[in-house]
Amino acid sequence: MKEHVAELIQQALSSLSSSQSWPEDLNPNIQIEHTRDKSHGDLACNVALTLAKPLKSNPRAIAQQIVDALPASSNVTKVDIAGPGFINFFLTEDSNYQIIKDILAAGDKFGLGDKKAERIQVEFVSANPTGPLHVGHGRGAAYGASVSNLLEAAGYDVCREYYVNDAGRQMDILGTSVWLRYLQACGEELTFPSNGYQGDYIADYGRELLEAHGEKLRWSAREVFEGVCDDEPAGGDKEKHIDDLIKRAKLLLGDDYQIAFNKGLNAILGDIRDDLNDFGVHHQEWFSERSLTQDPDQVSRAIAKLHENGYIEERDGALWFLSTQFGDDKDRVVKRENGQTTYFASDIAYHLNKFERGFDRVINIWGADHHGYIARVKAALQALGIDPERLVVRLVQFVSLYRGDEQVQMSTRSGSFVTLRELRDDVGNDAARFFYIMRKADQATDFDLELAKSESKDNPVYYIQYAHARVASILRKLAAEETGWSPEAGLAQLSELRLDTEKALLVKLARYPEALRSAAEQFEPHSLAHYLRELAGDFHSYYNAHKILGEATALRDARLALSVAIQQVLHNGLSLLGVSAPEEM
RNA sequence: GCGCCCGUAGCUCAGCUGGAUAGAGCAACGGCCUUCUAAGCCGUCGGUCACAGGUUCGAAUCCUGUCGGGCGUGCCA
Repeated sequence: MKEHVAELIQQALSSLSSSQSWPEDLNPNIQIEHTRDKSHGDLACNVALTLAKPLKSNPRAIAQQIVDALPASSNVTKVDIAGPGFINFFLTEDSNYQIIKDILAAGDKFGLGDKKAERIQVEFVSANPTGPLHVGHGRGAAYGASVSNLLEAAGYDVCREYYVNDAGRQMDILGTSVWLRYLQACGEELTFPSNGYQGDYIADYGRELLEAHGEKLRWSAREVFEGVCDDEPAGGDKEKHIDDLIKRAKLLLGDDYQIAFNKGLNAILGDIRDDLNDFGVHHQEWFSERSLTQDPDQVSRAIAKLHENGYIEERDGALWFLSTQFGDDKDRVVKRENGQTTYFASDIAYHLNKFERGFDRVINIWGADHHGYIARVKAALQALGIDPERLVVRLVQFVSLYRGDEQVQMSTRSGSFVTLRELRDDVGNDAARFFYIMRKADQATDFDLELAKSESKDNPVYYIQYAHARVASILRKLAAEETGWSPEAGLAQLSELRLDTEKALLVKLARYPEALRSAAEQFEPHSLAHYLRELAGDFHSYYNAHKILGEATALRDARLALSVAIQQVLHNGLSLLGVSAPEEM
């Protein structure tokens, strides 16, 4: 209906531009909005206000000209000019009822946008595979999954990807940690390094390694620690301590080092995969960082390409990418003095790879601690001849966990963290998914476990689900009394819906497609959550104020059709947020 | 120092890219279950949109400055 009114305005404007000699290039952005106050009609347009400046004329006078030029429409009963120059449209009852027919006809597909040619990649979670996902990762997972769903619903071709950081020192620390735990399981007495991965799961992997491979990887503690620098407590350097241990592991184990390394990597990655699956978060691609350096060495190729374009310089024996030429704070090392490429170099290659795979747009969902990183990655894209606008980075702020007043510390290495799995077990997937996305992602939030754990009505997800379940409940009761009823029976009776609250519900339903589209375009699932809460609230009020069953058949059927339409929209919206829509609560 | 984010009701937050009288939820107080699920509804209380300028028909929204808070600023990954 908005499109229809916009079309009417457009026609009026084009006829005016010929008869009134308005400038041809006016090309105003015609915005049609639902009114908040019913005395303002159903739809309002502010185009006269926006035209006031270029036309140097009184907005009300412009509005009058437009209204006079409006073609007649069977859907419009009255047009008013109000306030500073709003054009208000009053629609016929029938045109408001149309939305129920649309919803029932489209069902699960109601609100979906037209298919678009654009291919979008959404990369999210991408947590280092050094331990289970914790509560912070959960926010990225819920947010990324919802954004992906929204974009898909808006009509884009979406690919969800997880970047697996399976290279680098941290992974060697992990592999060595697993090996040391294995040695302990073998019976070797050794002091586990203070900055190794402490979690109990590492010890489990050590034991599993023993079961699978026997003592094949066993060396005596004396041999392992031979020549290794002391750990911190003994006055040594703990970073050097662990690096020395890694060297010993590689030296003593040779090719077998990969066994311990892969044990850690695969076990943790498998765990992360299961966790995400259970959370309703699914990635189509799991992209390995290591694969970038293997076979065709894409990291070297990316650096070479930057070099060709003249943006690489050697300084102090290292290779620097001249990112300052693209507005970054300082130039960045891509290849260290010791010959190793940096993580950033891998990331350049990775982003080059993304665009070479043919994505029109790439969306990275990063933890907020990466925000200093955006400038350099965009700089790299530009240096590679790729429009940096095609990369969108959305930052997800940290979640601070509280138990009552006490803040819960989170650290992967020390092993004292609250995992996503623990959170899900406590509050359930639905509540977790909803809580995570109900706030704007780029804003830090506190997550009080006590509050989330308490299954009280404080939890807004129940409120929405309850509205859905209530409709289901009505239908169950109806089915028990009368067989063969279908929502279509109400479609012929919609004129029975005469209450203001019913009209307000129709308007609210009509706004769903735009709520969905806007949430997708802005990458803001929280706005959809907000919409659903409002719709649920309106329905709860309606439900409490008016009977549905027990009314005369025509009115009953009309109200049922309205209720079913509401239920459908709640269902569609919740499913995009990864939240179930229960039939019963 | 520089960069990014934030400041809206007692608390937690919305505010649809500049629109009509700034909204919800908690909390507080007062009502509503022999009737489709009270995980609900209705009502009351609550605001100098941090502050000061600017842009214009019009600013919580855009610009500048000030104050206050948070985060980031490795030849780590």
